[in-house]
Amino acid sequence: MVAESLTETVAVGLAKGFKALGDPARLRLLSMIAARAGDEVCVCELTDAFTQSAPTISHHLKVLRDAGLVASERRGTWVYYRVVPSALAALSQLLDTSAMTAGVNG
Amino acid sequence: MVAESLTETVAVGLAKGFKALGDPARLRLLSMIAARAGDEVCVCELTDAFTQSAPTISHHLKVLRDAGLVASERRGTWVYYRVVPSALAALSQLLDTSAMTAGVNG
DNA sequence: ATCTTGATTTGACGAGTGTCAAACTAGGTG
DNA sequence: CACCTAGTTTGACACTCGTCAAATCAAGAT
Repeated sequence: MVAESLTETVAVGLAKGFKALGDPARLRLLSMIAARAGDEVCVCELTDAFTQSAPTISHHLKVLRDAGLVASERRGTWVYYRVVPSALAALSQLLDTSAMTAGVNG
Repeated sequence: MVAESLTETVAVGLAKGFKALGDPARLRLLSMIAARAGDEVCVCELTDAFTQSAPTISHHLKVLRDAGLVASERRGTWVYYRVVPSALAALSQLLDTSAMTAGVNG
C-alpha cells in the first residue's frame, strides 16, 4: 500500500467499508453471519442474540449491506444474510499490506 | 472467527479501530504514514498533502493515535508519526479469518 | 378477508463527528 | 527578551449516527 495509490476517491470507498465495521453491534452481527461459513443466517436468529430492538438490528444490517459487506435474500417469511468474502478480503488486504510494508523496510 | 469468540467487550475494542479507519482523510493519513515503511512522517508533510486545515489533520491524527493505530514522537520542533503494525495486523486478521471461514465450508 | 409472525421503514431525539477559526503550547532564532 | 514556525487544544456549528416506538410491508395461516 503506497500513499500515491490511495486517491481520495478510492479512500472514500474503502472508508465506507471500515465505517460500517466501526460499531460493536455491526461487528458482532458480521461475526455471527461469517461464522455460518457459507450458510445464511436468519434475521430472527440475529435479533434474538442482541439486546437492541429489531428495527435497530435491521438498520445495522442495512448499513452492512449498503457497504457491500453482506448480502440478503428473502425466502418465504424469513430473510437470510450471508457475507461477501471478497469485500472483507479487500479491506483485510489493505491493512495487511500496510502492516507488512511498515515492518519490512526503512 | 466464531460468533461466540466475539464478545461485546472485544467487539467494542475492535470497533474502535475500524471506526478510526472509517474516514477518508484518516485512511489516507494512515496510508501515507505506512508508506514510509519504518521511517516516520513529519506532520508538516501530511498537512501539506491535504486540503483540510492543520487543526483538522491534527484531530484525525489524534483519533488514529487514540485507537492505537499510530504512535507519535516529538523531536525538536517537529512531530513524527509512525504506524503500529501489530494493531493493523489484528484488524486485518479478523477480516481475513472471516473471509476464509465464509469461503471454506458450508 | 382477517389475523399473526417476520422484517423493514419512518419519525424523532440525544449523542457523537468533521470541520474551521482563534487561542494556546513547544521549541528554535534574532 | 521578542519573534517565528510547528503543532495541538478549545469553542462553536452543521451534520451524521445509534436508538427506539410506531407504522408499514411481506408472506403465510385460519
